[in-house]
Amino acid sequence: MIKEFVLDGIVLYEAKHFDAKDILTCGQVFRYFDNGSHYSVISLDKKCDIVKEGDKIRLVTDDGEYFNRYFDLDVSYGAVIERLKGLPFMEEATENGKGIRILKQDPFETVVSFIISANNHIPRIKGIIERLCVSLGEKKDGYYAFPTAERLAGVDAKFYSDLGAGYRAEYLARTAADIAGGFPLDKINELDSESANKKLCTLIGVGPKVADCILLFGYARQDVFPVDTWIKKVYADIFSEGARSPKEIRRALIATYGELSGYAQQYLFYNKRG
DNA sequence: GGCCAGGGTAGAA
DNA sequence: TTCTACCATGGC
Repeated sequence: MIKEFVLDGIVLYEAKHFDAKDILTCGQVFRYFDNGSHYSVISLDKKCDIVKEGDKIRLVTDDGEYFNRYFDLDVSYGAVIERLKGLPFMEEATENGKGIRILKQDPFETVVSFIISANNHIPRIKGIIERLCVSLGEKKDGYYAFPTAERLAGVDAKFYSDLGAGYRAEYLARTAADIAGGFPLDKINELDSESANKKLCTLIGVGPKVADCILLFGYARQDVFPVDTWIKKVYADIFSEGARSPKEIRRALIATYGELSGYAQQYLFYNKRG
């Protein structure tokens, strides 16, 4: 892939491993929109339009450096896939999702988003988060920014309940207050992934799976393996057995995919869920 | 109309 | 430490 910074963003050439649909619909992010002709994605207070122009892809944004990092453009996914091939199910999964990239998202936005994701459908998750941004986020040109922790801490559980958050309303209110009150999200990177997972689990509404999602999508950790209902199905496919605990499944899958677990997990999730 | 979702919490065993 | 009941909501 060849990358060129231009005035209105970034242009990608020969981008075999960059596909907007693969990246945005593989369950790692919820603030994206299919505009028919192109996709848009919002991260914090920044927006990026992903426009196909023949064999080129134009990332239209006023902050190219931010989205260069966000889309993980300095990592060769061709090299990642080469390393993954040969491991169980990776031949098919990396071909089916060859345009996937793992986004480097904002940790706070990731915490809030994945608290909402728990035991929930992706279309509904998208809706709750969007209503959250419209009601509490700063208004920008044609969209709304993700609200700050202070803004989220300024409303009560009933507010989140009225947004349709269900029983996660209490979790959101308490965790927003915790983070606005000084919970050290900025020090998570000083911890190894197991310790970081435990630390994140002290947030109300964050359990082992959500903590792994936060580490993978918000802190770019690859040595984690979020186990949800889809990964349980994948596990049954790979090992021909089911009904083991998420903890055991996680350990077995990390043993299989090692330091590439995060990548493998995402290809497997996308391949299974479709 | 029932099933299920990128699960977590609190309490019991 | 691990197991269980319970949880709100709405897309399908």
